[in-house]
Amino acid sequence: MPNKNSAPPQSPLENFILAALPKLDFARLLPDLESIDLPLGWVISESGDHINYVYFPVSGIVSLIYDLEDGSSSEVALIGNEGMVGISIFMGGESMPGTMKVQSEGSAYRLNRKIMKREFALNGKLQHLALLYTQALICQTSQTAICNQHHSLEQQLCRWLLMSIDRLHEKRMDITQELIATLLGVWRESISHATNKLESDGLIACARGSITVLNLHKLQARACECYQAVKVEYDRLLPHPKHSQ
Amino acid sequence: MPNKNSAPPQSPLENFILAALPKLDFARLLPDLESIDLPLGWVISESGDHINYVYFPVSGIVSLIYDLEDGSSSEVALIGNEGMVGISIFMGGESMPGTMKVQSEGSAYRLNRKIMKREFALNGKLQHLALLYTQALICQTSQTAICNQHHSLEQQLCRWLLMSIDRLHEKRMDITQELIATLLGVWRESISHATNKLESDGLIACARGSITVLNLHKLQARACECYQAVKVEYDRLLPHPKHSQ
DNA sequence: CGTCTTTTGTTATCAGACGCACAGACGCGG
DNA sequence: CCGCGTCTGTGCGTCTGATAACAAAAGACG
Repeated sequence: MPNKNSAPPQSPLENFILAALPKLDFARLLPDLESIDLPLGWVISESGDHINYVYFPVSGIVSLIYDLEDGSSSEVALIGNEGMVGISIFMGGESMPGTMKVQSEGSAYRLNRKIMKREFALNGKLQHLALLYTQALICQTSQTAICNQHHSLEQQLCRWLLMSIDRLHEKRMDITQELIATLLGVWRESISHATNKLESDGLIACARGSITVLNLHKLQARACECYQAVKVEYDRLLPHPKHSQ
Repeated sequence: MPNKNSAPPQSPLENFILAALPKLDFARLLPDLESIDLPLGWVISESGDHINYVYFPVSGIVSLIYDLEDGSSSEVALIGNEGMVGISIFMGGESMPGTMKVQSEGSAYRLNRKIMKREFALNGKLQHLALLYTQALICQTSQTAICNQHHSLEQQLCRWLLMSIDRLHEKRMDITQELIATLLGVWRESISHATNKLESDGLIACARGSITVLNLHKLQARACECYQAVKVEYDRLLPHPKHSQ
């Protein structure tokens, strides 16, 4: 379990869902919002775990990963400060298949299960936002499904890079090619091959354990339509305060 | 728009969600439940359509299909009488990407958008069931995503056949290999190749425009784990009255 | 500065599925 | 029973990515 409150604290309002709450609702929740670190690699919950908190990231990225019996896996959704982790609490299942893993360190605020359920039952803005976010999540996993079926590894990689920098709010990410391969469910050597091509074309710069996007526009052109499709639906459904873009 | 009430009418209680409602709730909804045919190929809603009804199938199969710009497509979820079509009504988005298409004819009961929203807001059993079903749907699309990434065409075909007969409640389905290929997002010739192998191994029998499952047990062994994984989660989350399996 | 670990790059082979061309087979309508 | 359209089977070249074995480079650390 990670320490609480070690990094410079960010406001809960950095999370788009919390920020979109009416002032009264937010004020009522504030005393129960507990700040917590999201250290790299932390497994927030594993398949079938009875989860006790809903997490509202304010920075970093959490991945929803499905595992197979043979040890391979694939990321089916990326969650940043636009969303939340632990939807099974208000959806009623109490647990979900799949692993919630911190893929890029950051921090979050979390809300106790009971309090979340109480708030959700009020039929207020939080319920509305939580359900809208869940619908957006369905869109993301669905698009991932068809993308995995039809698009090349390079296209998928471009999509993944774009989705990641959208959630990191910066162009450089600290991640090994090995980990990207795990998340995309492909071979490490294939990622190496793809990053080399992208690098020699000047779209990205690779270093040990980090990738920097140099030309966002060209990267979008190289990615499949899935990136844009999901982004459009997220923009339609979800609130995007100030630095929306 | 299909005709209403032409086939021999089935009870709304054939839909597992409606059947799981408390008697009082069901009685209140009954006058507003409108019987409607689901003819083969009918597109209930297309990407972005503002949908006006929630459909509760009592027979047949509805597919959630995502399309790509190049004309290819993939089915990301199968919906039968265990579920419902039109979740965006209560999730708040009012519309969704993806096409809802009748893949196997049957019939359904539908509920007007306003009435569904009113009932959902009561925080009663219908809300609970609708959200649980939505969570199950997320599981299905997620598993589809990883399945598309990792498993062979034959494994995916077996999974699809099994999921279809589960929803049809019979071993024979009327469908062309061409259509299966479209749904799985693969080549028609590849499906032909796979069905031939399965047929020569005695698992299925193929005829023009129909496939019959002969050996369910062997077919399960040949399918990937994804079929079982989704089934387990559906059984955990959803009600399954009487003829549950 | 040299060793050790981690990460990344290179190459070759192989399997699955695409993509195309075409042949055959079934069944419906006349 | 014949013709035609639809559906299905087959073969083969091509391409992507899996698989494996290995080389090189970049930091970490003493």
